Amino acid sequence: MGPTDVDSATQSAALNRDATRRQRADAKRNVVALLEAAKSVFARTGVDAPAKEITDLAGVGVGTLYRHFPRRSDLIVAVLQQEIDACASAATALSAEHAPWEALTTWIGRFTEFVGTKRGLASALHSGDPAFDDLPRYFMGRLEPALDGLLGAARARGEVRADVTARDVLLTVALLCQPVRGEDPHLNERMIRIFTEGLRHS
Amino acid sequence: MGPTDVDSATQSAALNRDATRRQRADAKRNVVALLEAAKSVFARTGVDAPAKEITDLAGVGVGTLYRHFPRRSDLIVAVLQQEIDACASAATALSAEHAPWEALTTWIGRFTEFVGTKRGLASALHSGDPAFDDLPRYFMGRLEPALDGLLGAARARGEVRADVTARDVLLTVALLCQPVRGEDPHLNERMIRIFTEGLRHS
DNA sequence: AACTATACGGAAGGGCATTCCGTTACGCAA
DNA sequence: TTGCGTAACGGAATGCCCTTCCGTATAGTT
Repeated sequence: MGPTDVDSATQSAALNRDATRRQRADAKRNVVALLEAAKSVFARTGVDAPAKEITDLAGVGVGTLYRHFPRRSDLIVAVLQQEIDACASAATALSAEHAPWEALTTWIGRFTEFVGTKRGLASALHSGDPAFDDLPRYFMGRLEPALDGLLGAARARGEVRADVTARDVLLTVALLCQPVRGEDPHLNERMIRIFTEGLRHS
Repeated sequence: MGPTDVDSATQSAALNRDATRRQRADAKRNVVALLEAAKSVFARTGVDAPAKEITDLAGVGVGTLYRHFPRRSDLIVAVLQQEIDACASAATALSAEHAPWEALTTWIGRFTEFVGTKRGLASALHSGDPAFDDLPRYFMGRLEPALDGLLGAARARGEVRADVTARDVLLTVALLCQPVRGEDPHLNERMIRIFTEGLRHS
């Protein structure tokens, strides 16, 4: 997978344009500048940072931002795509190298770290705001099958209760990743570990 | 406890005024109208509904709202106080009537129902917005001791792992109560049940 | 009835999201 | 290389909402 493969995977209007129409060079430049700026701002301020902060850093007008990324989720998905994909493919690697239960818990740990370090991502995933609509779709589309493999293997060994789906686990962990003000940052990891314990066949 | 006891428990600036100063009758009327309106609007739109929606329903100006309830959390706390208190006192009742583990799980179920049916309450509790600051304070102040009793009893019997505090459980369940758009509403209950399983001594 | 502290209402000011359209400049064709 | 058609730009304009402020109204007292 080369870096240009990103285009084939994205659902964003900004990156995979209809090949029959031309795409101007300045437009492409601006999209890249916006993605870089957004990445930096998301890390500092969170995924619901003011739009102007991003456009200023990218050196473009707000109109340009909205043309390429009409909804906030388009921008987030584009920024996080590679990381989401990496997280998804880690699942197959882990299941090849470890026993089912260990692969599962390790992957959950990796997923936790990913979601937890993106400020506001967890709440954006659950916000209900239409501006974020496509985010859960892409997120689930990639990660649900990945986790499903891990979960299935562990379930086949009777190490995981049968009434739990990959979707359940994904949603729960995403919920539990939300940082709580004034609390120990490790709280979330501990909560997730306890939940994971509850997953064991009982 | 009569209905007027609400006054003695509230921390809101609106209800327990300094007794040495007089409180005008129209002011009291407006506070009541606002509380009723807020209760209704919170149920329909959620706890972060536009202020004007509340003031219109109450038939007062926005200034009046902000004078009595400077921060949004003041209003929420005032509206939910009775329910929070009821939830807290249910803990002692349950621990008297049931075995520790059953009392604990039953109470968590009751707490889940309470938080889950208040739109946006769960996210307000974790929002980090200063406007909601007093809400977690009151919430925790009442519920942490209540749950701590239940948890201690179960822990004494070795039915609950020792490294979990009441605060942990409260925060976690509050997180897990957040409704997820487009998902089975029972998802949250199931997630919480799994988490609760993880609480067992292992 | 007059007075005063209390409380009211909504206009004003500010921030941010989103749209709209006159202007700019890219890339193709001649 | 020049000129044209159009993709794309930028930011002013609009609208929503929060929050403050102050001139006005009135409850309660004397």
